[in-house]
Amino acid sequence: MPAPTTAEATASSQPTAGNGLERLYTTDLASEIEFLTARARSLGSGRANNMLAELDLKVRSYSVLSLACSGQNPSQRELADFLSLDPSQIVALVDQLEKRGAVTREADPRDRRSKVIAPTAAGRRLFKRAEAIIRQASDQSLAQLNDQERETLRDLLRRIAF
Amino acid sequence: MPAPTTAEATASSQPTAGNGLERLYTTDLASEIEFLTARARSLGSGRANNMLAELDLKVRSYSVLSLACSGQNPSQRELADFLSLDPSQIVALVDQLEKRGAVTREADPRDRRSKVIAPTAAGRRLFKRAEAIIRQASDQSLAQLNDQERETLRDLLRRIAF
DNA sequence: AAATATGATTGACTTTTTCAATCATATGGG
DNA sequence: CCCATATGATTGAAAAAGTCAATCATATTT
Repeated sequence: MPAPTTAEATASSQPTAGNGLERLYTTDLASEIEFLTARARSLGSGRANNMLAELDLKVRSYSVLSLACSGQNPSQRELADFLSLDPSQIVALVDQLEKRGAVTREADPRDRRSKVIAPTAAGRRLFKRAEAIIRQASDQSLAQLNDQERETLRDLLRRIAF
Repeated sequence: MPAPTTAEATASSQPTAGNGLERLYTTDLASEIEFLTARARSLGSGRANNMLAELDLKVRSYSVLSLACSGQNPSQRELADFLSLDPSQIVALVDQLEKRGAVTREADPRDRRSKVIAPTAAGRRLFKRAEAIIRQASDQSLAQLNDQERETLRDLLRRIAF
């Protein structure tokens, strides 16, 4: 990030602060919810990925690990549907997590085609650490919102995301 | 039918209804704002891209076109910063729009390295049509929220996106 | 039992992202 | 004014992510 002469003018010291970009903040595009959503997630997942890097994880693999640790015994198909990913991407993600000993593919007695993704003990430990990092990252990304605003945001997003 | 689990579905409420996926809605991950943001934007931009396809545009090119039409005379560097894209991606985007006669690269008298992206008359017409489509797409994606809720969402997102 | 559908997997292919290098032009310091 | 350094646009390469079709094993339907 460049550090222009006099950074930090207002409290809004996130990215793009202090340059001449405020001009574009007033455009119609900058007010579109879809645009803001895309930008928020870009900033958020960027930061989360950076911080998760120390665990050699990304938001994607963290999501899979999190669901594996959820107690809901998700199958790969369910992971694909829930995460809006192609089944082949789930294969790759699970391969990596399995290779590092974080999860296992368990047979589903009720459908032998299906593989349930379960965490190992090491996987649970990894998840605990990742969870803490994600919490920090999220906290930084949402720094401008108080708890109640975060609750409101969560609820609104939930209604358009599900 | 290309999109797996993305748009499509019935125009009404909850997609992914009726399968066994509700189970995962209760997980911690499903309550994380960052996860919901990612999912909302995935659904939203998926739908918008589908609908913009008839104009041979995507959300990306629409964004560039929109900023070009904003009256703010953005340079490519500013587009890159504002859209969080690599400068080389802007080159490609502008190339396409320029090739189809929607925008031009104007010299900036104050900095001859810089190129200001300006719309042509045809570009403005294209933008008008795209804007209408984006409005429809957005309206569908936000169907679960009333006007006031949309305002609230917009404001909350703006605060974390800028 | 046969036909059909589904979950996981592989491989090919396209698109998107990310980086390093280059050229032209600006800018700041002697 | 000249030099060193920084920046905007561009290209090209490489990595990552997303899309698709085909296959195998197992379920389900008829």
